Amino acid sequence: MRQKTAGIQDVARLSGVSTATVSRALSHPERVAESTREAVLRAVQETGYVANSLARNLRRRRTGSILALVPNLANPFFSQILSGLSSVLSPAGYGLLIADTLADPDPRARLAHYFDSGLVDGLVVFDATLPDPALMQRAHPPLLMACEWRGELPSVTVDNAEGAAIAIRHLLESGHRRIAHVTGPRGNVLTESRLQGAAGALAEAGLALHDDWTFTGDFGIASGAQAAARWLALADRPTAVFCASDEMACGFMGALQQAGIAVPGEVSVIGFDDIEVAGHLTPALTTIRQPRRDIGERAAHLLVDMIDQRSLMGPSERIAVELIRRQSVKSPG
Amino acid sequence: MRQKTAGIQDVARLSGVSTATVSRALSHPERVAESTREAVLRAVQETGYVANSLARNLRRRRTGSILALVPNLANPFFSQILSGLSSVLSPAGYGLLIADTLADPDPRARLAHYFDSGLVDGLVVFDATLPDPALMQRAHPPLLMACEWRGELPSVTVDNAEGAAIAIRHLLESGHRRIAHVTGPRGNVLTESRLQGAAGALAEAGLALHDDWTFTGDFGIASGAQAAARWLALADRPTAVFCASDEMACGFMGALQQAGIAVPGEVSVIGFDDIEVAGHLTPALTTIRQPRRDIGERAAHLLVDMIDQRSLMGPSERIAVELIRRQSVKSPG
DNA sequence: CTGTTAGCGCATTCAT
DNA sequence: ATGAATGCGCTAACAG
Repeated sequence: MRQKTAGIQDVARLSGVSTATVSRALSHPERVAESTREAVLRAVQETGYVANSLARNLRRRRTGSILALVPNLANPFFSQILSGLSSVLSPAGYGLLIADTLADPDPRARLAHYFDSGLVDGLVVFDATLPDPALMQRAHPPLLMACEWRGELPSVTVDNAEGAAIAIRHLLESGHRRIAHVTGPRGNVLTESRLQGAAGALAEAGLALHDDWTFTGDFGIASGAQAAARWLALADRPTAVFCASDEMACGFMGALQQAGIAVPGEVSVIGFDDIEVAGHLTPALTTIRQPRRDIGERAAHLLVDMIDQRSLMGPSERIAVELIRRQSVKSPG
Repeated sequence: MRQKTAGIQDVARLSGVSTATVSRALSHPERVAESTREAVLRAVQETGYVANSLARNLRRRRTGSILALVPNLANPFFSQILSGLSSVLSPAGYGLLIADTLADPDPRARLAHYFDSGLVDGLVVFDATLPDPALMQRAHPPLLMACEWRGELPSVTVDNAEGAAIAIRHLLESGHRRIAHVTGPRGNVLTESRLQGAAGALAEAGLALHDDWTFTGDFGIASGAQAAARWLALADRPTAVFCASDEMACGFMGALQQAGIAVPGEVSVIGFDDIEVAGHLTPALTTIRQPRRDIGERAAHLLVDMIDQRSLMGPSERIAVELIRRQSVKSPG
C-alpha cells in the first residue's frame, strides 16, 4: 500500500540532471536555466516528488515550525488567538506546534526541551510563569511573550490595568459607588494587573476596593457562580460587579438569575474579554474587548520578524482594549 | 548570545566513549554497561546536551509529530478536543501540529503536502470534505477521521443521528408535537445526520419535519439569532425547537428573550454539544452532550496504535452521546 | 558490551 | 549554469 515516496534522486534521474540541480531548480529557480527548470518541474510532476522536510530542515538548520505554549488548551479563550497565529504563520511557511503547559507535569522542563531540541524556529509563550532567569541564559531560538509581561523579552500584551480601569470608570459614570470585583486566581499576572487597574480607578474617585467585596475566582464559569453565592450572602450588597473575565461574568449572572436577582435591575455586571457569547446572553454583557485574533496575528508577525533577523530581541507591542456597552450595566437604584 | 549547543560528539569526547555508545546510552540504556551509562549521563549533564530531534528523526524515519487538521480553529468547540489529543499525544512522545483548513486557500493541497513531506507520523482529520478518493490512493502516513464518517478510513465518531433522535424524543415525551429544527449549514455531514435523526424520531411519532419549521443555520451563534427572527415571524409557532448546536441554541434563546418571549414558558429549546456555558445560561440549556475531550483522547489512542503497528487501517470507535436535562425544556401550554 | 562504518535525504560549497 | 563531493547530527548494522 505504502509505495516508497519519490526522492530527489528519482527526479534527477528522470530529468537527466544532478540532484544538486534539482535542489536548485526548486529552491532557487532563478539560478537555473529555464529549459532545465522546466525539465525538472516536469519530472517532479511525474514522480509526485515532495521534498522531505526533515532532511531539508536538517541541512538548512531550520525547522519550519513554531511552538505555542499555552497554559490551558481547553480554554476557548485561546482558540481565536491560535487561529490568528495560524493565519499568519501558515502563509509564512511555518507550521504551528502546540503544547499545553497545564497538562504537563513539568512545563519548564518542556520549555527547556524545546530550547535545544532544534525542533522549532521560535516560540510564543502565553504563560508568564514559565521563563525563569536561569532558563533564559541558555541558548535558545527567538521567543516572544504573549501575555502580561514586563521583563526584557519582546512581547505582545494587552493593557490589562487600563482595561480594568475603563471598566470601573464606566461603572462609576453610570452612578455606581458600591463596586465589587471578581478576580482571577491570586498570583496570576492578569489577575494582579486588573486588580491594580480597578483599584486605581476606584481611588481616583475616592473609593477603595473592599476586601469583602473582592471575590477570588479562577477565570472559569463555575468560579463566577461561586462568587454570586458570596454576593448573595452579603448583608450590604454592592450595586455593581466587575468580573475579570466574561466567563466568570457569565457564571455570576447565571447564578444570580437562578436566585431571582435581576441583572442589571438589582446589580450591574461588567466583564472582560468579549467572548463570543457575551453579546447573546440575557442581558447582553457589557465588557472590555480584547481583540484575540489580533493578538495572535501580531505575535506571529513579530516572531517571524525576529527569526528573519536572527535576533533574540525585537519590538514589543501593546494592543488596545475597548469598552463594549451592552445591557448588563445601568444606573443603580 | 547564542552559544553553539553541544552535540553528541562533545558528549562522546567528554565521557571517553564513541558517539554510538552515547546514542545507545540515551536511547537504549539497558544495552550499555552501568558504569559507561553513568559516565555518559554525567557528560550530558555537564554539556547540557539535548539530542537534535531533526537529525534523530531523519535517521529513525519518524518525526514525532502528529497533525490535526481542523476546519476552524477559532471555533471553541475544538479547544477541548485538542486538549484531549494533546494530553495523550504528549506523554506518548508526539508533538501536536495544528492546521486550520478554513484559513487555507487549498486545504486539500495542504493535506497532500503533509502526506509526503515526511513531516508527520500521522494525521487526525476533523473535516469530512477533505479526503477525496484520488488523494487517498497516494502513499501517506496513518490517518484517522474524527468526525461523521462512513467511509473506509478508521474513525472516531459521535452518533449524531441518534443524538438528534434523543433530543426529539425528549421533546416528544415532554408533550410537544409542533417541533422546529435549526440546522447546520446544508451539505455538512453533521447537519445531514442530525437532520435525518430528527426526522426519523419525528416519523416514529407519526410526525414530519415541516419545511417552514426547518431553519438553516451555520452552527454559529449569530445564525441562531437569525433563526429566532424567523420563528418570531411565524403565524403558527412551534412550541419547541431543536437546535443542532448549543451556540445556535444560545443565539436563539438570546434573541427570543430580547423579543420578550419566555423560554421555556412559550417555547422549549434543546441544543447539541453541551458547551461549557450551556449550564449557566438562563434558563440552563437542555442539550445532548458530546464528550469532546474523550473524542480527542480516543482519537489520539487509536492513531498512536496505528502508527505503532505500521498500519493504515485500524478499529473505528463510536462515542455515545447523552441527554442532559436542564431547564430549557418543559411541557407546552 | 562497545567501536567502526554507513548512511537517513537533502542543500551547499567548489570546481568546471 | 551545472556536477561532484561533502556533510547537517544522529542511529543502526555489523563486527569484534
